[in-house]
Amino acid sequence: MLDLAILGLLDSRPLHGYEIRRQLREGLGLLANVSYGSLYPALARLEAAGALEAVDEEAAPHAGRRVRTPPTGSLSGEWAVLRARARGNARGRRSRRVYRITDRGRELFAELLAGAGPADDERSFGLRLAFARHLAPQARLALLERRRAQLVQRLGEIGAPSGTGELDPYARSVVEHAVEGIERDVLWLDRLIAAERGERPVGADTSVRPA
Amino acid sequence: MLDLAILGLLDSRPLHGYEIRRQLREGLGLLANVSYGSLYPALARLEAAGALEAVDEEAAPHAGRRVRTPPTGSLSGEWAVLRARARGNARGRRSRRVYRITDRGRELFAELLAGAGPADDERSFGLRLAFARHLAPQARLALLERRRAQLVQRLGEIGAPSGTGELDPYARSVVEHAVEGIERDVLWLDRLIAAERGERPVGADTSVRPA
DNA sequence: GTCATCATGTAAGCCGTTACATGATTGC
DNA sequence: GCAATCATGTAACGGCTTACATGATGAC
Repeated sequence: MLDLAILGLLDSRPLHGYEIRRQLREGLGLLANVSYGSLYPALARLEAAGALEAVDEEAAPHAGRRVRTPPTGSLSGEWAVLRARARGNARGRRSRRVYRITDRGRELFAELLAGAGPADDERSFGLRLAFARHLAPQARLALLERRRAQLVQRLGEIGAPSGTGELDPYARSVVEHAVEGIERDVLWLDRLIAAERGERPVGADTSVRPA
Repeated sequence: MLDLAILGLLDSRPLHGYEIRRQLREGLGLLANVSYGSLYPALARLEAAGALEAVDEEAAPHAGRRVRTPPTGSLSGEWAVLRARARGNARGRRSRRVYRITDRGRELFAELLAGAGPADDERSFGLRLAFARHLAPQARLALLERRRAQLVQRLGEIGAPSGTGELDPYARSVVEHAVEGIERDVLWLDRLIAAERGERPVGADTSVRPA
């Protein structure tokens, strides 16, 4: 699952580990809090598998270090570049390791996205949907409908026996809140599915075009 | 976390493993899908720690096997009891192991509930809140406010940089949905906190009593 | 010259899963 | 008698966390 996220982010542009983590925190609420203890080994593993490769930073303009308003013009920036060039090997020079996705990585990404993972929980689904632009329309629809079916099934399981009447107020509140959350998710999925079927982009305004 | 759930359920009445799992599936949406592979070892561990003890089924009326409308009167039920008594040791007789919580178990439960676990994620919080009746009012309030603070912080982290404008529609939809979910959670917590401060039960009607 | 932040990594371990293996009970 | 469900367990493994260790860079 982490692999999927990493490959998905790297598909847009080369990044280094630290930056990947920031994007996971800020961008997707899902999978926030991935720790370096899992992120870096994952990167190393993916590189070993040939899915990623380390690149020269010069070759990857978007992944560069965040320059914060150089007070002495651009001089310090150039300095850094010169200092970097002065040393030798592609790694170790400036401590950062910027990764780029390879063709093999894109294959792997497609596999993971299509459903290599057996169970799909909340996180897994959210992640797949976030990268759904890489899926074929039919696969997208299948993803959404599979998730919807799961949620509906869960709703059936929860409310079914004897109601929530016998629980104390706290437990009841938790259950009710959870149920409402799932119902909300189903409505959301319905909107996405409708948009998908209409072959319109998901952001389309639903109040316009009555038929 | 599983331990907390087990002890919490067993605090109400003795249960066997299979039944505990059912209640986790049906009752709390959280922690649904606990597998036997983790549940049974957990029960064994808790028993070894003296937090649980196996009981004679006769001594635990509520934990009895679900009798499904005996067609021949109550005869088959009595049969089962007789057959059970015919054999010897407290375990193995009828394959089920019914557990009861001990005083030590209640201590452990209180510890876990109070916050022995370091990080509190969604699940951990939901579980604690579900058993919040066992907490002192101040601890309850602290739990709710801590969670609220976490969610507000997350909201700040997510929307902050450059907005969601640069994401594709799918990713944007995921992020927006997540943000709305968190906002909804915060409102829910606000209601619970207000109820808690007013020393009213959590289900109290908020539209009445303007001040 | 020191502190915060950026940046990468390792080691130990927890908590849970899947897959497998087994057996009792009951309905038909 | 056979299948479905109830019921308990074991073994192997996976993925992620915490805690630790290290060092570069830049701001003041």
